[in-house]
Amino acid sequence: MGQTDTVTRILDTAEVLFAERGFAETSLRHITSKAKVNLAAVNYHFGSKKSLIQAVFARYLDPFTERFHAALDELEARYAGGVIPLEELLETMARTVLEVPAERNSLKVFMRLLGLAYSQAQGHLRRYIQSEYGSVFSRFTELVRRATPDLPDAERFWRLHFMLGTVIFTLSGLDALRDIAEKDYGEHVSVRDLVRRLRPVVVAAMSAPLPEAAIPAAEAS
Amino acid sequence: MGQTDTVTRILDTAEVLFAERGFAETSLRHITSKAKVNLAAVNYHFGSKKSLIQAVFARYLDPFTERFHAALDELEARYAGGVIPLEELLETMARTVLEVPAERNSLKVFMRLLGLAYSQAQGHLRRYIQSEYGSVFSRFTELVRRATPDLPDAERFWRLHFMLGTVIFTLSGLDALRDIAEKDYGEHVSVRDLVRRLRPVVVAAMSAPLPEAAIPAAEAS
DNA sequence: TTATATTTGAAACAGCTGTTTATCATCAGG
DNA sequence: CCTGATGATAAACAGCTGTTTCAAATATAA
Repeated sequence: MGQTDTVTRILDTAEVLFAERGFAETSLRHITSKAKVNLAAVNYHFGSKKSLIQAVFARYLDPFTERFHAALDELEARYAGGVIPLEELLETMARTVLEVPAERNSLKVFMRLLGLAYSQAQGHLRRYIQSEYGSVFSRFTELVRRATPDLPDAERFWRLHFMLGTVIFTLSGLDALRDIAEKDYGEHVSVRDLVRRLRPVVVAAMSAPLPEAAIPAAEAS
Repeated sequence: MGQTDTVTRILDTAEVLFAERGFAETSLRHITSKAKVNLAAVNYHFGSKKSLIQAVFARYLDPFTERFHAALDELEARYAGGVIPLEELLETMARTVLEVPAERNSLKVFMRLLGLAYSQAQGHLRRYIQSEYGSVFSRFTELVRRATPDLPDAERFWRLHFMLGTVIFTLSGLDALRDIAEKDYGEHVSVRDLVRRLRPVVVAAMSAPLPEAAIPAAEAS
């Protein structure tokens, strides 16, 4: 039982329980007992529950941002100076998202955590993720901007978040949806299947016609 | 201070706090103190915290299902026997969703609650909503099926959930997104604006080309 | 080895959780 | 008036929460 073994076991157990039940609903005692680790170990190694939550995210997001930056570097080099097509950008992001947790075969956990990060109150989490990993997202959106020059900035902003919602919602609730789909359509759906289905939808959504001009609300409607 | 005034004040306060902080993070004491109501009143009138949560949803979903059924009745009558176009179906759903909470100008709360219902663990909530309000959704999807006869059943199932994710994710995280959009693009976004932007995206997503056929995973990839 | 730091362990801490109990006020119908 | 039911109130309940404390164990370095 090495020195950092305790840390790893806490993280491994915590991420699963967090993904299953949320942050507030998961107690440190639940984590430590399931991880067969002393209760005080969490506060000793991580300082607080909040820091533990952030550490769980960092273990996914650190390698993700590293790989994603590298992949974007490679992409920019390949299209030296030119514009990277939207499909390539989306494809690269999808590939990176799939790669990272594959090392611990836990894409489901990763996606569920991302969903929780957005939906749970936990203001500290959103702030932490934004300040720590916001720059990769900015770089990506800037490349998307160049790939979709006809889209007004605000429209692109909203559509990117529409698609973020699609992906996170679907993949974080994947187990429940998969059960229904399997029962109703007798079809087993893998994550790669889902990504395959997502691709044309996302592309179509991003290149949809612009909405009709806003109608200024009448004084008395 | 009438007889059911306490009940209403509990519900009004609870829905706001639940929407802001989630269910587990909102204590009964927080609700009752802010509602200026005795702590025991919750258990007296609702029985338990779980039942209070369900009551909060029922106050939105009961009028919603009633109006939505009525709207679909009217729509089916108008297209007597024929197929209702997809745009009409989406339009009707959007209108009904917007109408219901408008009476208490709290669409944001309504959407946030829906988002929580999906993302929070709270298994009892999903089961409650499914068993109590699942039939409206079934009726709607059946009409969508007739409106999109070329779409394979499984594909339509997934795309509907993609779009559900888009809407719930966007509208439930609306405040945060709106702040960013306003800061970056100096543009104030109303909910009706957002619905206007959503329309072409949803239509395009539902009518996107089918994904390329699945590639059976090679034995050794 | 001894000395020093790092990591575990069991127990206790104060505070908050949902729920229950028992007492009190209010108001209806007889 | 009295009676009985309904609702409000304060207090207590047992249980769980994150965190701290301090002693024991272990590893590291000299």
